[in-house]
This record gives sequence, C-alpha cells and structure tokens, in this order.
Amino acid sequence: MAIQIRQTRQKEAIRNAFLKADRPLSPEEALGTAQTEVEAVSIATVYRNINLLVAEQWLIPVEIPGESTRYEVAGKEHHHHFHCNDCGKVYEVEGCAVPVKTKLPKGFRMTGHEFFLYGTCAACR
Amino acid sequence: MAIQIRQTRQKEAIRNAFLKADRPLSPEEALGTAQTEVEAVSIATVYRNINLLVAEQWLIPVEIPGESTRYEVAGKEHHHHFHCNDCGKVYEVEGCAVPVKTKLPKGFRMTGHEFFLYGTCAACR
DNA sequence: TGAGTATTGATAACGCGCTTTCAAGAGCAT
DNA sequence: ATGCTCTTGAAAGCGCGTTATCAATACTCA
Repeated sequence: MAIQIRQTRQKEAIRNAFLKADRPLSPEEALGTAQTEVEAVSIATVYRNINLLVAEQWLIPVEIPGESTRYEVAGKEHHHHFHCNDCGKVYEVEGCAVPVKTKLPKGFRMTGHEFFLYGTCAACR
Repeated sequence: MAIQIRQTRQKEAIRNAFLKADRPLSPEEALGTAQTEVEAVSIATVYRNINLLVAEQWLIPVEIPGESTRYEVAGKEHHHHFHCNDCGKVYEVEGCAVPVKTKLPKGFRMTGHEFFLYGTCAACR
C-alpha cells in the first residue's frame, strides 16, 4: 500500500508562504515567512516540503545565475525575473519581451529561453 | 617593491585554452584544453590563474543558472549564451535581440539584463 | 481514545566548487 | 650558472546549500 500523506501545520505554513509571496522564494525566505505562522519550523522541514511540492509540481524551481535556487507556485503565465542587486530579492516581471528568433549557429535547436533583469527594486531606492 | 610576475608554461597554456575556445569555458574545461599543451597542469593552478586573469580583466566571468561559472576572454561585443542541455557546453550567440523596454513595476530601476537560450547544440543532434 | 506510522527538529554529514597550505620546482635578474 | 623568490602540484580544508539520521512528536483512522 502507498504511504499515507498527512497534513501538518508546518506543511500548511510553508505552502502559505509561497501563496502569500508574489515572487519566487528561497528556502530561507520561505522559512522566515512560515515561522510567522507556526512558531517552530526547521529549515530541514522546509527543504523536505519544497521537494515534495516540486515533485507534485505544485512548485517549480527558478534558477538564478550565481544565486541559490528559488521556488514559485506553478501555473503562472509566462514571465521573467528581476533580481535586485541590493536586497537580493527576486521579483516577477510580467510578459515576455523577447522576440525569440535570435540567429543561432547552424544545426542548433532552441527549446527554451530565460531572461533576467538586474537593478534596484523600489524598496531599495 | 611589487612582486614580480613570471611567465610559466602553465599560465600560457591556460590563456591559450581560452583563446582557442570560441565559447566560455568552465575551469574543468580549461584544464582539459591546457593539458593538451602542457602535460601536467593541476586544477589548483587553473583556478589561480583564472583569478589572476579576471583581476586584470583579461577574462570575465559568465554565470549560468544552475551551473558553475564559466569564463570568456574580455572585450567581445555584446552577446548572449546558449546552453546545451545534452553536453552542457555554453556557446556564444551573436547580437542582442532583446528590446529592453519590458514594463517594470513602479519604482524599479534596471541596470542590466541577461538572456539565456537552451536547447541542443549541433554536435549533440 | 489509542494504536500505528508519517512527520518533525536538531544536528551531523554530505557534495561540490573553490582556496589554502607547504614543500618542491622553475622563471628571471645578475 | 647562481640565487632569490614566485609559481606549481597534491592534498587538505573551507563554505554553503542541501540531505540523512534518529528519537520525539503528532496526524489519521478505527
């Protein structure tokens, strides 16, 4: 028989952290938000639940150059990310301004693209 | 007095590795290429010399999401990078097809951008 | 309510990229 | 060629993000 999945306060708090945030969170950020809801959540539990949520495709990983992986809830429209050089937070930028017809070398096939913006966010100015 | 800089076979082989490659190399890749020229080069020497070359701005670091840092010779025209999902190599893609006028949230200031292409390179198809 | 077992917290351990250590080797000025 | 000292190789060490360990806790179902 399959192992049964249980609801726990920690799991709920971690899911809520991602739902409340309108931007991709690092495990550390998710921990901080979850702890405002449930007093004691450990970083190990955050990592465990992130992995579960990624496996069931409720979360998707967002990899940023030179940064640790962030996670955001799945199912959003195509968008890109803005990385604040001051506070390190990653924000979502709506739309895709990329005309995906860059000239590739012969024989190359493109299957996807990522576009990152860098700068200073409103809170840091 | 300032410490004197010496020319060595290893240093020359590492520089040549980057000159020969028309794409950004990881330290491991640079090691492989350098070893075809000088029998014994250690990875420590590759890292040491990469750091020296970055400090004197002969090399510039290229950070790829989820990958270790690559390095390419400085002074090239504005371009972006293609990451092969099969072999992991990073290639250069000429030109910048990005109309940088994405609508940012209010108060955000953009200072730069990065554009990555993903797919399969000619050698892997 | 109580039994059975999935989940948690605290912490040790891991992997990987990178740096440091130090004795041996080798440029460079003389 | 000689000597000074910068550079190298091999391996240990480090930092950080992440995972494993294991006893204690707490869901869920009967």
